[in-house]
Amino acid sequence: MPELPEVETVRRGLEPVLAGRRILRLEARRPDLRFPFPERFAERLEGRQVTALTRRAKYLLAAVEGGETLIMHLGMTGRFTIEDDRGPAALGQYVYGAGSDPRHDHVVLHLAGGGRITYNDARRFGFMVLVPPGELDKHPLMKGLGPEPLSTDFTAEVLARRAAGKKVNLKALLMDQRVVAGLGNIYVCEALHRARLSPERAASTLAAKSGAPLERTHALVAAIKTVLQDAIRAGGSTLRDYRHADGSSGQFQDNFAVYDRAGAACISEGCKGQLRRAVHANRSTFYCPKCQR
DNA sequence: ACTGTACCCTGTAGGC
DNA sequence: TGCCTACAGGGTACAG
Repeated sequence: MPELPEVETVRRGLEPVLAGRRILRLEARRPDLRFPFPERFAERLEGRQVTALTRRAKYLLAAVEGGETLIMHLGMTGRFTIEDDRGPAALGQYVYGAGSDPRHDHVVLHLAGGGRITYNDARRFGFMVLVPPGELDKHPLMKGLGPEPLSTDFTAEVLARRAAGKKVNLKALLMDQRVVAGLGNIYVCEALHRARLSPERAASTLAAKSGAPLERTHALVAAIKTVLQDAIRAGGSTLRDYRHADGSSGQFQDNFAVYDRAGAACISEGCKGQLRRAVHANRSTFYCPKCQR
């Protein structure tokens, strides 16, 4: 489900409820999601305070008292619901999905002072991992990640270096979390369209010939940053089952230029090409064959 | 070291 | 109505 803007929206919704609160009881209603739950999962979290909730790529990171970090990934259909003892909306904050099925409520965090946070995930592609103190940076899930696209670490020079000599096309390049962390199918399509670059262009052609300016790469990096910022500002995208922190929908799906718009006309200035859907690595790619080169 | 494909799981939409 | 297929904001384990 969620890419960087959706995960960031979820983080902003959960943070005021979770950060600074103590976990009274952790209820895992099955042995696993995508992976088995951590050893002694409940025991290691119960009685501890969550000191901060941050995000890295598409991961939520809950730092807990004692130095452990709970890494949470939402997979495709993961979502959190916040409730207090009066019901889901009573806190005025919740992250919920239309048609969410209680059979898929897999983890419940009961918070000291009342209230609980429930993780629901129909497809169970999400997972939770508990990392011992001091081991977060070297954890396999973290250490291979590329730069945060909205940070100053992510520049045209950095992207060009990572693209150099690669045979993959730009779609695959940007989907690779080792190259840049947090993009997914929607925002890769949207960023490539904004930069007017074809998803099928070879990554190796992104880096200009030696010495020449990195025009295309600059355009692409700028497109990635602006599309993510715009999407975060809109509260992410709502398709099918995603909702954000105050229960309303994200709005960015109304601003898709290409995603899920095959057959429609390209909205680029003076283009009017017909948008196309192609399949790469079993995932849909949407683009305009006329203005994206 | 890279690159591409199959697969994990459930729900839903659309064709017949 | 039902049945079947294709597809879905993700990542990983392989085979070549």
